[in-house]
Order: sequence, then structure tokens, then C-alpha cells
Amino acid sequence: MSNIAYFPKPHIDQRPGKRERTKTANRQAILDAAREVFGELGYDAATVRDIIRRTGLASGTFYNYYKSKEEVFEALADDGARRFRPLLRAESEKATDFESFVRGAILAYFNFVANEQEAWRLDRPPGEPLPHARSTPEVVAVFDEVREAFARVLAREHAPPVDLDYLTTACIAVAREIGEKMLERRPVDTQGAADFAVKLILGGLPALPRL
Amino acid sequence: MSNIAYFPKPHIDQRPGKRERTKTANRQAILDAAREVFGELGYDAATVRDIIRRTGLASGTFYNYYKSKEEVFEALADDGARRFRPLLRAESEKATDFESFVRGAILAYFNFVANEQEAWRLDRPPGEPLPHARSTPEVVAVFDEVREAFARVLAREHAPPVDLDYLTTACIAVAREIGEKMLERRPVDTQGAADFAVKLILGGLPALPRL
DNA sequence: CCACGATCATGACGGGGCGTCACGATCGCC
DNA sequence: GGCGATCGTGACGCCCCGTCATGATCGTGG
Repeated sequence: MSNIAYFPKPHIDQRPGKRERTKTANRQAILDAAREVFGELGYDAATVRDIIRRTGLASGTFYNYYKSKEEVFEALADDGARRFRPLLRAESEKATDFESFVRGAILAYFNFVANEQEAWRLDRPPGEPLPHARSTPEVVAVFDEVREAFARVLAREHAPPVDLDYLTTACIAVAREIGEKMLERRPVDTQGAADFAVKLILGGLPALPRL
Repeated sequence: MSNIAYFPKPHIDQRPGKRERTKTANRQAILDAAREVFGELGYDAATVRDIIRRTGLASGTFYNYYKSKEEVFEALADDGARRFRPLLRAESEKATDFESFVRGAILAYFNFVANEQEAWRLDRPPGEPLPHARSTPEVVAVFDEVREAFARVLAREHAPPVDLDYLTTACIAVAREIGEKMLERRPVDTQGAADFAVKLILGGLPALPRL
């Protein structure tokens, strides 16, 4: 009755069938190709066929996975947000107060975008920046998670109630834009940028680091 | 020798020739049509021919004035920035200190965008937001003007030197994003939004208005 | 081991927007 | 009033888009 010595089926046992595997492989290949193409040509100049050509697949195949260039871009943004979310959650769990959460979250975000840039935006033409994705599901989820974390940590330290929506919006705006400016400076100083953003949020102009 | 009673030329004397007049009229007509079309169809769905059709001009005429849909959009953004700049300058001139300038400038900006929205975004589909223009000449000029004003007013009150580029970036980011969120609320409360943004910039979280 | 059905890659095709260009009308000017 | 320059015009070729009929491949039940 022992089945240790026997391989009942000649093929190695991989959970997903081949069908399913090539499916996810193709989806990922298209995503990777899109990253490259957007990076090299810029979003506007990029073409569905530029993307699919790089995968070796046929043009029609693209539409089996995504409806349009816009959708594949949103999938890309979703992917980034999905990978960042665990980092954000970790910060919100280890944070003891509002300050430590904001500092941890912003630093984590700055390191994240710096790594992303380094990882696949190596060769970027000076041209137009990629569009911002605000409404994609995962990005909205990040927004919500920040607001929830704010609510939790502010309640814990009995802070007076403020307009959470505005606060979240403002903090994300500051992080996003300072983060972008940070990437244009050499060397990229995530610590310094985070310090500036955190101090602005926590104490406004008087608290800002001096030069 | 008196030429009071005589009209030496039968046509009324207007400074620019007819050539020049239809030129600026066409340029303006295209701009107005683009505003409408972007508002109704959204930026992505809009077509050069959608825009030019609304003016009654021929398709080729569009390209005598703008190179592409992108360029006409940038001209639109430039137009907005150009009309806002005097308001900003007025605030920077009447401001006595950093606080009064920030408050005046942000309130002016919020009132400006609220009016713009009311003026020509009456019928907007729930769809995607218009893209943001960061690099158009006039928009850059606004950025520079804010930074200059910051530098002036901070020097006047002997404030310690800070990272002006980051500060300007952060303030504009806050104003832009809070402004956008403000427009989604009914009724649109420019005073409340400005109060929030100003207090965040001047004093951070502890200074925020309480609910 | 085999056939049948389902799934999916393929690339050719029609549709449509883009940008150009040669033509003609209009304007400024002498 | 005539000439040259300027600019409106719309047809044209080009390219990209999204679809679809076809065939290949995989899973499955006999």
C-alpha cells in the first residue's frame, strides 16, 4: 500500500494544470512588458501592440487578458498598491502613536518608491511623468487603510476629532508629491524627505527642519 | 485740415487687421470647444475631430493652431494658470506675513477652482478626472511665484531657512488635493477647506480645526 | 489510450482617428 | 486692382484599435 516508491502518474505533480499556468504566466508577461514599454516610451506614446510584441504573443491575445492600455496600467498601479499594503499594515501595527505611524508609513513609502524606480525605471526618458492612478481598487484600499489607521491611533491617544478625510487626503498628497520631488534629487535621500514630510504634518512650518 | 467730419476709410478703424482677428478668434474658439468636449466626453474619449467639429472649422485647421489634443489641453491649463496668477500676485503683495499670505492664496485658489467648476464643468460625467498638468509653462510659473513669495515673506519675518522647494511642493500638493476633495462635498465650503489646509501648513496636526 | 468538448492563441480584417498636403479663397499691401 | 503671402479646406494614406473565424492545445470521460 505504500506509494512512496511509485509515481502513479508519469508527469510531475504540479497543482495547477498547464492551462491555468500559461494563463497566469501570460498575464504576468503582459504586465512586465507594459512596465518596460511605459518606462521606455512613456505612457502616451506606448501602444497595445508595443506591449504585446515584447511578449512574443499575438495581438489578439492581449485582449484575452486586458480590455485596453488603460486597464493594463491600472493593473500595474493595483499591483504596486497591493505590494505596498503589507508594509503599510506592518507600520500601523507596530506604531505606538500618531507620530511613529506617520514617520514609519512615510519612510516605508519613500523607500518603496525609490526601490521601484531603481528596479524598473532605470531608463526613463526625461519626458512626461506617468499619470497618477487614484481610483483603482487597490489604491482606494490604501487610502482607506491610511484613514482607518489614523482613526485607530488618534482615538488611542485621545486626540480631538478632526476631519479624517481631509487629513488623509492631505497626508497622502504631501507624501506623493514630496516623494516625487525626492526622486529627482541626487543622491535620493529618503530619510531627509521623510523627515521633512513628517515634521510638516506633525507641526507645520515652525517644526520644519532647518537648512 | 480738420478730419473730424470725415472718415478717410469707409471701414471702422480696429487696430488688428482682419487676418489677425480671425486668427485669435479661431484659437479661442478651439480652446472653448475643447473645454466643452473634455467636460462632456472626458479627456481620454475626446477626439481632435470632436473638438474641431464644434467650431464649424475644418479638421485641418486645428493643426494650424495646435499640434495635438495634448497641446490644446496644456493650453487650457496654461489659460487657467494665467488667469489665476494675478490673484496670487495680489495676495502676495498685500500679505504682511507668512500666515496671511498662505491663507489668502489658498482661499483665492479654492474660490477660483470653485468658480471654474461652476462656470464650465456643469455637466460632468461621473467618470475619470481630467489629468493634471504639472509641466506646462504657466503652471511652472505659478509654482515659481509661490516659491518666490514664500522666500520674500519668510525672509521679512526672519524665519529660519527651510527647504523652499519641498515646502512649495507640499503646500501646492495640499491645496490641490484638498481643493479637489472640497469640490466633491455639498455644499462646497471654500472657507472650511481653506481653514483646514492653512492650519495644517502652519501648525500641523495639533492646530487642525476640531469637529 | 483515445476522442470529444472547451479553452485559448493567432493574425487577418474592417473601422476610425490622426496628421499631411495640394488646392483655392481671402487678406494685406503697393 | 493685381500680386504675393497667409490660411482654411477636406480628401488621402497611415497606423492603431478591437474583433472574430480558425486552428491548435489541454482537460476529461469513456
